This record gives sequence, C-alpha cells and structure tokens, in this order.
Amino acid sequence: MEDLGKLIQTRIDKIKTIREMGINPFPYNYTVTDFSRDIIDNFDEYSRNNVEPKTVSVAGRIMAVRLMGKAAFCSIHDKKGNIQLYVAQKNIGDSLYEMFKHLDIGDIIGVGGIVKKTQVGEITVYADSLTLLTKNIRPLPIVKEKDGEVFDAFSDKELRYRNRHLDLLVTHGVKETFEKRIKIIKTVKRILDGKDFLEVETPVLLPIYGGANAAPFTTHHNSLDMMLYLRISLEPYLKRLIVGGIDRVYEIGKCFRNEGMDRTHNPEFTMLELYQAYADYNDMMTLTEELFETSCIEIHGTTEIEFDGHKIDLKRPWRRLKMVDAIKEYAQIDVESLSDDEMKVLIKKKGGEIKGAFIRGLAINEIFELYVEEKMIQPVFITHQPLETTPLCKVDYEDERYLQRFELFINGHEYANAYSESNDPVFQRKTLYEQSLRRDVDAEVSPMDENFVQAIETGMPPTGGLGIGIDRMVMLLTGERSIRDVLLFPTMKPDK
RNA sequence: GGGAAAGUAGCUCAGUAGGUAGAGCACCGCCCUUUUAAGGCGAUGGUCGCCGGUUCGAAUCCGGCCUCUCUCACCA
Repeated sequence: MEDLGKLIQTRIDKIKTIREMGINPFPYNYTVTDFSRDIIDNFDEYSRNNVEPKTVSVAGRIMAVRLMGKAAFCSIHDKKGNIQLYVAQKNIGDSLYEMFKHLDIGDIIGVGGIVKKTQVGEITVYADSLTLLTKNIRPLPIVKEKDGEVFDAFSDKELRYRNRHLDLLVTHGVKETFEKRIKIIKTVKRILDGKDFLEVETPVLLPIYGGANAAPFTTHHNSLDMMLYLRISLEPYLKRLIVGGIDRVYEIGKCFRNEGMDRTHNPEFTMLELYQAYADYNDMMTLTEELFETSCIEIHGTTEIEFDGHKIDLKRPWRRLKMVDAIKEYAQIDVESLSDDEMKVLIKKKGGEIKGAFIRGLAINEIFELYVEEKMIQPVFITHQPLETTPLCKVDYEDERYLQRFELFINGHEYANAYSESNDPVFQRKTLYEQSLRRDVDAEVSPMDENFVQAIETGMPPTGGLGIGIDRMVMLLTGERSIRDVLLFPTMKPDK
C-alpha cells in the first residue's frame, strides 16, 4: 500500500489540508536577509558587541526534523550550508505550529527569529515566524551524519547522476566540486583576459569538421536539407580569427566526439583553446604553467596536491623533455636507431597497432604512449613529437623530422596540447590533403576543409596555439577520479 | 567491444545451498518544550531489474536482455 505513489499522495493531501488552513503552500516570494554560514560565523563577534540577540530572516529546505510535542528542532539547508531552527508552539502560535506539524523533509520554508545558542551550544535560529514557501511531495533520500561520519549516504552512482538535483542536496562535497570547477574556469579567464585575449564564441554546428582526429556526431538541418557536424575541436574557427586580425583569442566551450565513454571520456566535454599571434610553443608552455599553477593555488592555497596517491607539485617551471629523449630515459629505447621492423616488434609486444601503412613518426609516438606516458607523474612538457602526428604544426627548424609541439603530462595523462601553428599555406594544403587521403584506413581523420586552407592562404601570422581539456584539469584540481563527477549532467543512457 | 561485480521497500542494506521476504531511516498514528543518526510505543509498505526456461512451486537454479559501477581495449 505504501509505495512511492502513496507517499506522494499523502503529501498531496497535506497540500489540501494546508490550503484549508488558509495558507498558500506556494507563495510568490520571501525576503531573505541572512544565510546559514554567515549567521554561525558572525555569532561570536555579534554577541560581543550587542546585548540583544540578532534578528534574522532565513530560508531553506528542511533536511531534518526532531519533533518533541510542543516544540521541535529542525535543520534547514540554504545556499551556504545548514543551520538549526528551534520551532516552539508558544513562539509561533497554535495555528502555525499545527501547520508546521504537517511539513516534511524536503519542504522549503522561510523563518524569522533571533539567534541564540542552545544548551549544548549549537547556534540556532529561534523562530518567531514561519512561512511555508514550497511544499515537497517527492521524498528526499535521508542522509544522516554524526561526528563527521555519514550514514545511509545517497551512494548509488546511477541514481546520483540521473538525479543530480538530489545529489547536490544530500551528498556532501558535490556542490563544492562544482563551485571549484567554476572557480577554475574563472581563474583561467581572468588570466587570459588580463593578457588581452579576446573571448569568443564560434559555431558548434558545422558543415565540415576538423582540428583533431575524432569521429564526429552528425545531425541534419531540415530547411537547408543538409548534414551538419558537431565540432570536435575549436581550432579551425579560432585560427580564422587570428587571420582576421584578432591577435589573441580564446574560447572555452563544448566539443563533441562520437567515441567510447570511460572514466576520462564523455561524449561532450569542455575544451579551452587559445591562439596568440607572434608567439610560439615556448610562450604556450609559460602560459600553461601559469594557468595550472594559479588555478591550483586558487583552489588549494598551495601548488602541491595529491592525486591517485601521488604527490604532485604544480610549481613552475616544469620540466621540458623531447619525446625521443623521454623514451630513452624512461624506456631505455633509442628509437632513432631502430629499424622499422624493430619498432613494429616493440609496438606489437605492448599490444599497440599502426593503422594503415607503417609510418616511422607515428610509430615513435605509439612507442611513447605504450612505454612512457603512464610514467609521467610530475608535470612535464613532452616536446618535439614526430611531424607525422599532426598536419597543423610547424616543424622544428633544428630538426625537421620533429615538430614545435608539446603535450603536457601529469599523473600519466595528457592535459594540454600546443603547437607553433603551421602557417605555410602551401605546406598546409599539401599536408591536409595528404592526411585526408588516409580516411580510407583511418575513419577519424578529418576531411579536407577548403575554406580553412583559403584562410591560411590569406596569411596567418606566426602563432602559438594551446588546447586544454578543462574537465580533466578540474578532475586533477578537485581530486575526482571520474569525469562524471566533474560534469553536472554526464551523458547517460535512457533510464528504463 | 572484452572481463568482473551489482540491481530486493522512497533511501541505505540484510537474507534464503527453491516453499512468494527482513532491518534501520523516511512515511502514517500516539507520547514528548533543548534535540542533533533525538527517544519511546504501534501500524503500513515489496510483480526481490525485465523476459523466458526448469520445477508441484523461482526472489533464489538456468538462458537471454536492460541499466549502472569497476576494469581492459579504443580514444591526439
């Protein structure tokens, strides 16, 4: 008899009862002048300077009720935390107290009263007025806590992700993680804005995609009757803006990749990409260090963090290491002296593969990923990737087999990718065309983007470009191990 | 895509080497004016993820499916 429907019906009946008392269970507004955390934090100082107790007006959601006949303690949750209320019949009157007894955990109330400490010393609002602001009809998960130990935590991850509104209300630390996320993004924006980067918005729906190797999502525009792609990176349009004379430009936005999902991959994710004219990949390294170090200090007050059991220090400057030297140091392999066949053996031994024809540069990159990547715990810029790894980057003038590129690795994972951007239009057209020919063996290679090449042909100044996966940066700085815990609404299959 | 674990009351979880289920909290009733995992007394509440099979009988055994978690693979 008492399934969820009955629980809900009971509360719907209460709405009727409350209305019959002449009370609107869904009024229009309430004047809130005080918040839980402030009341508690300011209590001692206020008490020192005043004889009369402070009068406050608070509003929040009822999270616990301890009813004792003619009086009750209850805890309400507002945007700054929790505070205890003391609701006594003799203080708020018989009729209001009768209404109060019909309230449930999950209801939202406004309370006016004075702030005092209880016998056991808890700072409490002694209610002299109480207003029902919203009646809840769907029961909340009940999470209890004593001495910092949590009981009956709302721990089913599926339910948490599908019902983030509940998760935010009852799971300790969830709201804080998302507040940190926004703080990190604001810090990044503040740094870039301070360096005169212009923040822009570029299209998400595109007739052609590029800037990375990834399978795109497709959609259809009805009135144009054409296929459109969701962007897989921000690069092609930001570079057009560099050509257009916006010398420092960035975007923080969603990109979409139609690939597998796991602890570090969600189909939609947030990228930072920035481009700076007249700069190169060395400038991008300096900037990357500043973005990470400053964000870390903003969150932790220090450059030292712990992640996955590793102590990591983000204090700049960070080590810079050429890819082939990293392979030498961490895998004792001198890739440049190996024959093609020897490289194939090394890749096969670790279960790797090369798509299509064997290309030496891609094999070196593969060997790095298989043998070295996971060992890069402290922040390190791995530089000079083989030129075949991307057609959008300039080769190094000292050794044209390698690129002026870096990837930032921390804790064995890639966090940033940057180039001295390719701006030789003849080279660009050739490499993009040649790469597009590989589409028959590698479905993730982008098609040729003629308009983009024409933009480069117009003349793009020497430019440094940088991309950072914001979700992973947030994971690193919040200690979360799953990307789903730093996304408010991670992608889920439909609930059956 | 592979492997492992899981899905039982609104929430958190027990359980039974096959005989249609239990606890705590929540909810409902009663008592209680300083509680804080409040307490006391009482009551209600479940197609035990879905579909099929075996069986006199399935929540339990078998098969398939769905969802989620972890993990491996894939992934600039």
